[in-house]
Amino acid sequence: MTKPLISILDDEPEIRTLLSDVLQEAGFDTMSFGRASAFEAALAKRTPDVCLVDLSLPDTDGLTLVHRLALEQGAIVIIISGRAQVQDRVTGLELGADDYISKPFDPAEVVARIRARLRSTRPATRASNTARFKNWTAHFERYMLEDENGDETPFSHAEGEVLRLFLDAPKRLISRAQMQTSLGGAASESFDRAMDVRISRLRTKLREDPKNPQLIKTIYGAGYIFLGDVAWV
Amino acid sequence: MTKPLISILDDEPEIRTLLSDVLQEAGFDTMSFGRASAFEAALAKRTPDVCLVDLSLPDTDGLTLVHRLALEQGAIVIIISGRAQVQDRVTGLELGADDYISKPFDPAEVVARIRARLRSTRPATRASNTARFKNWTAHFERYMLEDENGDETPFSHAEGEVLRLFLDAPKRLISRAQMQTSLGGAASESFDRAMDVRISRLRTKLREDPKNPQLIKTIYGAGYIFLGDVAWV
DNA sequence: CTGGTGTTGTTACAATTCGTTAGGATTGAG
DNA sequence: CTCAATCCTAACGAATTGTAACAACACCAG
Repeated sequence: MTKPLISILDDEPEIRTLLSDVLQEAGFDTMSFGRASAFEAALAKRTPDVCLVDLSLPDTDGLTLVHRLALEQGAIVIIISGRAQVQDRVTGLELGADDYISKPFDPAEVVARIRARLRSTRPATRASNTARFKNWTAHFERYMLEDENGDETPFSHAEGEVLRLFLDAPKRLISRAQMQTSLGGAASESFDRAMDVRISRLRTKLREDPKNPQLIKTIYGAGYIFLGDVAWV
Repeated sequence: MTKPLISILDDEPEIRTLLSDVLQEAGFDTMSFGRASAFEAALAKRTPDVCLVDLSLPDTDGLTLVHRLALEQGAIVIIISGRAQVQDRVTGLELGADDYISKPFDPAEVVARIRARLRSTRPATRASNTARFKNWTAHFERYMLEDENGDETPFSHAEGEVLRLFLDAPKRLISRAQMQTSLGGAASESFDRAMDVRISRLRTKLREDPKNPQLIKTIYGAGYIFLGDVAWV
C-alpha cells in the first residue's frame, strides 16, 4: 500500500495494457478503465494519486471530466491525447489538467512526468506507513521497530529505505543494482559494500541470527530476498 | 496579491524578450538573464515563483543548475530546451524539473504550463491562523502554542516561521536550502547552523524527546520532515 | 540614558549517521 | 578438497546534526 496508485482511462485496450505494464514496472500500482462510468465508480472507492485520461472517450466529454476531477476533486490529472494542436493543449491545461502528453508518447516520458507530479504533490498523504511481519511491526512515520512485547528500537533513514524496499516486494529477489537505483538514485561509483553494510545493520536490529537469517536471506551472487508475510496496516 | 514572478534564463536575447513580453501580457512579473551567474545573484534577493531555464548556457551546466534549484532550493523549474529527444526530457524531469518544453515553443503553451504549475503549488488562501496537530493548537495571530490542557506557551517570530512552513507542507521533506529561501529570503552567507538552532528550539517548545522526536524528524543529509496530521481551523 | 527582558545568530563541541576499508567467513565451481 | 569470488561486519573517520553557552541586538519602562 505504499506504491502510488495510477489510474488509467483510455478507450484503446492496447494503450491501457502498455501503460499498465510500464507503470507497474516503474513501481506504481495501476487501475485501468475503458469508459468514464466505470472509472468514476472506482474513484469512489479509492482515490488514485494520479489520473491519466484520454480525451476521446465513448461515454463522456473528456474535458468536462478533467475539469471535475482536477478542480473539484483536486486530483492530479494528466491528459494523454491524440490531439496535438497547441490550442488543445492550452485548453486542456487551462481546464485544470496538470500535464498534457500527446500521442504517440514514449512510455519513459510518461513515467518521468508522473514522477514529477508526484514529487510536488500536495500534502495529500495517503499510504499506510505501518507494516507487520513475523513478530515485528515497523512504524515508518516514527522510524521505529516494535517487537512482540511492544519494545521499540529506532532505525535510521538509510535502514528504513532498505526495509521499505523489502516490505514492498516480499519474497522476491532484489539485486544490489536494483537497490542502488531504487534508493539513493545516482549510482555511487565507488565499489559498493555500502549496501551490504546497510543490510547488516538492519539485520542486527531485526535480531537476525547471522548463521541462519529468517527474514533477510542472501542469495549468493544474486542479491537478497525478504521472506516473511507482510501486512501493511 | 502581487503578480507571480517568473524568472527567465536563456542565452538568446530574442527569446528572452519574446517570453518577457508574453508573460507580462499574461499578468506575470518577469526578470530575465543571459547567464547563470547573474541569475543566481538575483535569486539571492527574491525567489521567483517559477524559473524558466534554457539548458544551453554559456557559463554553467544547465542540468546541475536545475538540480540545485529544484531539489535543493525547492523552486519550480521549467526547462525550455532545443534538445527534444525523449531521453533529454526524461533526464531533465528526473533531475527535478517540473516541466520540459521543447523549442520551438508556442508562447501560449508556455503560459498555460506556468499557470498549471502555479495552480498546483499555490497553497489555498488560508482562512484562519490556527492549526491543530497532535495534541497542540498553534495560534499564529497570538504567537501561542496551546497544549491539550489549554496551557499556553509563547513562541517567537522565528520559531513561528519554521512551524508555519512545516504546517503548510506536512509529511513532506523540506531541505535546509528550501527553508532558507522560504524564510527571511537570502540568508546570511556565513555558514548556517541557524536553522538547526531554530528547529532545536521549536522542538523544545513542542516537548519533543530529543532521542525520538515524534513531530519533527531529521533526515540525515536531506532535511526535515514534519509528521502528524494538520488541520487548519 | 540605563538596566532588564527577550529574541536570534554564532561558536564550539558532543553525538549520530553512514560510507569505506580490511580481514575473516562463507559459498560453490572444478 | 581447493581456491577464488563473494559476503559479513567490526572499526574507523568524514560529514552532518543537536544543543548549550555566549554575544549582539532590539525593545521598553523608568
